[in-house]
Amino acid sequence: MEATSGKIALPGPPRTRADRLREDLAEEILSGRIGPGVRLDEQGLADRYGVSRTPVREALRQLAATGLVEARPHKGVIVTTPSQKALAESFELMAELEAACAALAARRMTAAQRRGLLRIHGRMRSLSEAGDPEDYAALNLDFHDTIWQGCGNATLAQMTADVRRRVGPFRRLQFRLSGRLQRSWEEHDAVVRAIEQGDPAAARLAMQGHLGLVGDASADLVRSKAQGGMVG
Amino acid sequence: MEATSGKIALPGPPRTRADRLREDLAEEILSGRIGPGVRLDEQGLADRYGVSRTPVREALRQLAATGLVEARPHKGVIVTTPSQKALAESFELMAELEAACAALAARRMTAAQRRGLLRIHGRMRSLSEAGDPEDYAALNLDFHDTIWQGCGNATLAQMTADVRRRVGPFRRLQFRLSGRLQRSWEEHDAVVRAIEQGDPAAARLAMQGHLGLVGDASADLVRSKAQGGMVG
DNA sequence: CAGATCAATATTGTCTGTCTATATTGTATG
DNA sequence: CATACAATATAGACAGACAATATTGATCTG
Repeated sequence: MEATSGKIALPGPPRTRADRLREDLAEEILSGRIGPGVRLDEQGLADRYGVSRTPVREALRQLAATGLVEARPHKGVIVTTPSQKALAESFELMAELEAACAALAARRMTAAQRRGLLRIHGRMRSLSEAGDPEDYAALNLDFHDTIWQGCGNATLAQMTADVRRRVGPFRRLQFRLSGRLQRSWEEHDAVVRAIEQGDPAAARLAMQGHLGLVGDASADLVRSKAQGGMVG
Repeated sequence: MEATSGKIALPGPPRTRADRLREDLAEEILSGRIGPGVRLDEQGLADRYGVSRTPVREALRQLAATGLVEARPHKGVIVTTPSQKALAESFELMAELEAACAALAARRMTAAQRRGLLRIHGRMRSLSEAGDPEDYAALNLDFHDTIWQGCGNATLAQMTADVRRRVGPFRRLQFRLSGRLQRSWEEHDAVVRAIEQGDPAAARLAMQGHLGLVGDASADLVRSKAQGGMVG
C-alpha cells in the first residue's frame, strides 16, 4: 500500500522527488518515528534528504492536504496532534465507514472473496486461541482489507483505509490487547456470518459492534466534555 | 463555506497567495467555469493571476491532493473527469455518509437544532407545493447542512460536506428536477420524523431512501458494467 | 525587579533565472 | 506506410535572493 494517498497498488514507483519525499515523511509520521507536534523545518529536511526546498515544500503541502501535518503561514508545518475529541470523532467515522463496507460486502462479495475471508477468519481463530496478538493483528488488517475490497466500491474502500491509517498510530492508546483476542474473534465471527447469509443490516450492526460503537456513550461523552485541544 | 478544504468558517481571509489561488481555482472548477479535462498550464496561470510559478505549483499540488485535479509527472495537471463508475461510487459513498449523519443526528441533535430543522423543513414544504426548484435547492443545502451539524461529529460532517461538494457539479447530470419536489419533500419528511422520534435506524434508512440507494441495483449495475474511464 | 516596548533574528513565502528530464510532436528514413 | 530519431515545449528541480512575518531577546520604564 502506498504511503500518502493510500492508493492500493500503483504500477511503477513514483517519479518526482516530491512524491518520494512525501511518502517517506508520511511513513515516518505514521510509524511514529517523527511523532505529533514535531516541527518540520524546510531547509533542514532539504539538507537531510539532499534536495532543494522546492520539492520539500511541495511534499509538505500535500501532507497538509491529507491532514497528516498542519501548516500555518510563516509558522511552519508541524505534525498534527489530534485532540481527544477529534480522535473520538475519527474513530466513530471509521466505524461508520467500516460498517458501510460490511453492509455492501454482504450484498456484493464474490465467491472467491468470501472464500478468502473465511480462510483468514479460520487462521485468526487459531491465533486467538493460541494467544498470539502479533500475528493476529497482522491478519486483522487482511481481514478488514478483504471486506473493504469486497464492498465493490473502491472509493469507499479507499476512504475507509485512509481513515484507519490516520488513526492507526493512536489505536494502541485506546485499546487494551491482552485477552481481547477471543472477544475480537467472536465479533469477527458475527460479521462473517452476516456476510455469508447476505444480510447487509446484520453485517453493519455486527461491524459497528466490533468497533465498539453501538449505542455506547463514549463518543457522546467525549463530545459533550472534551472541548479544547488541537485540530485533527 | 471555504472553497478548497471545505472548512466551515474561517476567521480571517487566507493569507498566502497559494491559498488564495487554490481557493479561486477550486471555486472555478466546482462552479464548472473550468470544466473537466481542461489542462492547467502553470506559466499561464502564473501570468493570469500575476504571480510566479511557485505559488501556482503549490496550489495545484494541494488541489491534486483533494482529488479535484490530477497531476502526472511532466504531463501537467488536468481537471479530473470522473468515470461513470467513480461517480456512482462517490454517490454511494455520499449516501452512506449522509445516512450516518442522520442516524447520529437522531441521537444527538440539540433542541435548537431540531427546531431549526423543522423550520427549514416547513419552508421547503411551501416551496415544493409552489413548485420553486430554485429556492428549494438552496434550502435543500441548508436542510442537509443542519443534519450534518446535528450529528455531533465535525469530522464526519466535514467529510460528508466535502464529498457532496465534489460530486456537486455532476449531480445535475443524474437527477431530473421537475416534478420531483413533492417526492423529495416526502422523503425529507420521513427523515425528519425519524429524527424527531430519536430513531437512528429509521433515520438512516430514510436518508438512504432519499438518496435513492436502498437496495437499488443502479450501483451494482454500474459496478459490473462500466469499467473504463478516467480516475475520480 | 516585573512588565512592556521595540529591535534583532529566524523562518517561511515568493520571485527570478536557470538547468535538467521527459512527454509530445514532427520529420526523415527504411 | 511504419518506425526511429531529432526538435520542441513544458514540468521538475535547483540556486540565490529578497520580502513578510512570527518569534525571541534586549532594553527601557515604572
